[in-house]
Amino acid sequence: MSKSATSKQNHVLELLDLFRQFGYDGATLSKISQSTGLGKASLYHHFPGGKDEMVETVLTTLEQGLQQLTLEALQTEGDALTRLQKMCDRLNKAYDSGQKPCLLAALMLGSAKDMFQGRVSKLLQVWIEAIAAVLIDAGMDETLARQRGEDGVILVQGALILAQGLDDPAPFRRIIQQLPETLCRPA
Amino acid sequence: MSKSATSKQNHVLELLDLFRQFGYDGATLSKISQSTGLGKASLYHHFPGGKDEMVETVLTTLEQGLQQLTLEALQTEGDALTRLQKMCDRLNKAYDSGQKPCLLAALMLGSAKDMFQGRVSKLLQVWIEAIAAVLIDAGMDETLARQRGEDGVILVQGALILAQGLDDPAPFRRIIQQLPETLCRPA
DNA sequence: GTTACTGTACCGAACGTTCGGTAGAATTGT
DNA sequence: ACAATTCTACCGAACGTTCGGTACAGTAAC
Repeated sequence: MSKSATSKQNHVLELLDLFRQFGYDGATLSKISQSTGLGKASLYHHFPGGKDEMVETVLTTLEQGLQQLTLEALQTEGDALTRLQKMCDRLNKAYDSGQKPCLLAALMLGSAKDMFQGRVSKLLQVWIEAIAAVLIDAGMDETLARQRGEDGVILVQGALILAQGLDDPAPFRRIIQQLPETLCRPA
Repeated sequence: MSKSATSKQNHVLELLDLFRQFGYDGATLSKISQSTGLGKASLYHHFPGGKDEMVETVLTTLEQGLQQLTLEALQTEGDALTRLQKMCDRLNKAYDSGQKPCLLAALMLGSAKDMFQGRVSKLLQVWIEAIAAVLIDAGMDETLARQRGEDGVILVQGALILAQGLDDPAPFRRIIQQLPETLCRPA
């Protein structure tokens, strides 16, 4: 399936990296062209809608990844701690131990905010609900579980900001490591 | 002292609002000109260093505000809960109940990251230390207190991201309301 | 030979920045 | 006191560059 190093999927991953690090306004077509190795014409062949379509594509990839993660989390055997642990492993990998920003946060700044607010909001809700589902499945009160879902997203996002700002991955690693217990802790 | 509605300090506040909402790349000189009511050339009269100097000025204002907040927090009478409560009130106002993003997070994206990484990092450290100082003063173990300082910043930043992403200030308000107790909670 | 793809050249618009200059307040010389 | 001068704040217009996007000829693949 994955033949060349410059497959479509690879390009989408490079786009993800660009948009999350530079934001919508900062990710210029020149940088995109340089990073993907594609000329402008090729970019507009693959993404006739231009920059907007590139972001949409990346968001779709992210949605699929999140949905897959959600399903896995619920299908995984074991208690809530184990399931959340698995989720944290994936998060740790996705964010490169806190060294890479989150696309969702990046898209909430600048011109992109109004364009993608809806999809970002839904993605966040799905994420929150995924965490809550695990906790509810473990017997937690639904209201508290959803609150803990919010807490999980908040902690991850905040830890990312701090890790970026301090240029030190330690806070992110600590939060990720503590996250399962933090979320399962009784009220 | 403050006579006209278009004083220098007002311009800095408008710059803060622009940079926090659009980021460095998204805050174009056209928008800045429109928001401040000053022509581009006039902007270069007040900030000969251009956009960079504008950000530097805003950062200086923020540093002063944070230092003032820190001093007040330690001088305020009462227990740690009361002090942190006061801090949260100010945060709630500064971030408009979570409806306005944080400049520090905005500056960590795009071209601005490398430019202002140092100052942003120091600002965050001061903030963390300010929280930790209150907790240490209340008898908390120093290591735990500094960890709680990180937690405070992480929770605020994460709540801001979520509030922006969901376009709903509720998560931010909840986190801010719970923050004093969250930070004081024994290990 | 058709289809998929790409490199080159180009476009109008917007970018950050600079220039030349104006109106008025403040300062100076006498 | 009045005129000459300097200073401060501001603006319109333009600079060169880069922006996102397009047109088209050419190549590669099947």
